[in-house]
Amino acid sequence: MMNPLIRKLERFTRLSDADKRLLQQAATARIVNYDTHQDIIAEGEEPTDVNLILGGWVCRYKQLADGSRQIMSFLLPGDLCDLNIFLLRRMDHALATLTPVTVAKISRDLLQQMLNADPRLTRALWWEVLVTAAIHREWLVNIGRRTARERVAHLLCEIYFRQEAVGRVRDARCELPITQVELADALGLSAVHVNRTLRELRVAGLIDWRDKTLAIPDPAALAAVARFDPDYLHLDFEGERFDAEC
Amino acid sequence: MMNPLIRKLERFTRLSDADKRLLQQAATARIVNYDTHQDIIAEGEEPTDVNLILGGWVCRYKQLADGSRQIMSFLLPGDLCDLNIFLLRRMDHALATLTPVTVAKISRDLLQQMLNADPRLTRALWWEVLVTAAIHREWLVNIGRRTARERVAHLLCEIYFRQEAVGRVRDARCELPITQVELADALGLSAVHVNRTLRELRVAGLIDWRDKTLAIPDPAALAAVARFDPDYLHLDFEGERFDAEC
DNA sequence: CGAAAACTTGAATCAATTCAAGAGGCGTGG
DNA sequence: CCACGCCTCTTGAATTGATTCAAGTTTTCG
Repeated sequence: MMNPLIRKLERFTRLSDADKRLLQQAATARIVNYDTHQDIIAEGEEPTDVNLILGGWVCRYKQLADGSRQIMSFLLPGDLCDLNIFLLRRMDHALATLTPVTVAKISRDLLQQMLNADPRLTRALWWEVLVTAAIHREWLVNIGRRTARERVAHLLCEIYFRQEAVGRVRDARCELPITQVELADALGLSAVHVNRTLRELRVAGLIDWRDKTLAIPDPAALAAVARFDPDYLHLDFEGERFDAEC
Repeated sequence: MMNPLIRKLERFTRLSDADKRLLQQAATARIVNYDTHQDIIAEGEEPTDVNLILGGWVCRYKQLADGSRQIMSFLLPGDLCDLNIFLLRRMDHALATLTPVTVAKISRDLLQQMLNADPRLTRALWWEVLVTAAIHREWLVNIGRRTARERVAHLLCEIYFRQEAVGRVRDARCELPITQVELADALGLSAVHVNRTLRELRVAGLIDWRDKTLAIPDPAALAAVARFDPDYLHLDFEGERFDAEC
């Protein structure tokens, strides 16, 4: 099995064979499986491992006192959760599965060793953190300033383009194995309104979402509705430049 | 002048005299002043320097096509903007001043040298990045899931507690040198509604904001209204632990 | 096959926006 | 030094986008 993290990081920087071996080893040492809708880490816990998602979808969320929750990220295979455990003692949010999920647990010490041994890996992981931050910023704009229609369309675009970048789009279709409630929790909207908005987009012929699969017949058209600009995903291979400098 | 960045980082980790000298040097090499309401960097630019704020307030924002904008962070003295310039080529957002501002420009190369020379400094800056991310996540919750009343109260609490942590609160009062429009742009609300909400909080005796100064006579009471929990600011001195490990 | 979860739709309600108009403060230039 | 224009703040009234409540349908899964 090709490690999806290696694949992702290589989009950014060249990794030596030693790097890859180290990563591959780290990613197979301790594999854990989770069912759908389970917490991987709860808010307030003190994590000791970093979770590398090998398969399935995960979300980052906070639960409020009144029962509502806000999903803050969707994490896909190859994504690394909680790099922050190095520095922040307690989780200020939770991670939960949206589908059955396989993760590799990488201990703090091991990751520390890897980072010490290899500055290139360090920077590759830093890049990962910064791209995540860029996505968070765009979500802030999305939730703060866009209409429901734009908001829904925008998030669907993001999910589509993120997957396209890692070769997970075929025939204008990608996976979307989440519920409308979860989409609503990510968008700061009610589930009912998300449902109505999806219908609008559907009857307009912009999307076709069923069987956990999202089809976007004309991505440019949906992007126009969403006023979506993929720049913030930093999908261009900026590592070329970086690599030359090191 | 005591460098506010050193002060902040020392809350997290111990810095050697050499570290401090280096930082102090970096922070005085190239000083630039800006007027109120000026862009420090525009969206799309390719920055070459990191900006260290020495005095004044700055915000991070994105402007939308329809003219509305979303402010994504408030940056105070000691805050470092754009650590991401190392890795992301183009700015996917802009930085603007909210008051007259003094900035130290630190060149990419110099910062690179500093990071190479000192892993402790690297981690201290990484911590800075992660705390920023934690604040972004909380903003997402705030904008996505809280009522206007809670939202306004929550942001005021954040601003108050952040300043308290660096000794900028006296007699339950701190600086708040921004306009209601800017507050609205940060909260994803209209300026009119922010105005009404502030009035509510004012007549309830929870806040007193005038002359660019915010007074919160009973912070616990306002925090209760906002359902504010300062954990996400990671103000506790977690560096103690970290320092022991290195 | 039956129960639970997910989706769908309508109707009533509400929170927040928009529009509009006026008051107050500030800086600049005549 | 006053007048003018601009920005900020304030408030009311009308409107709207989104929520809530409620009920029914479809899908999923054990």
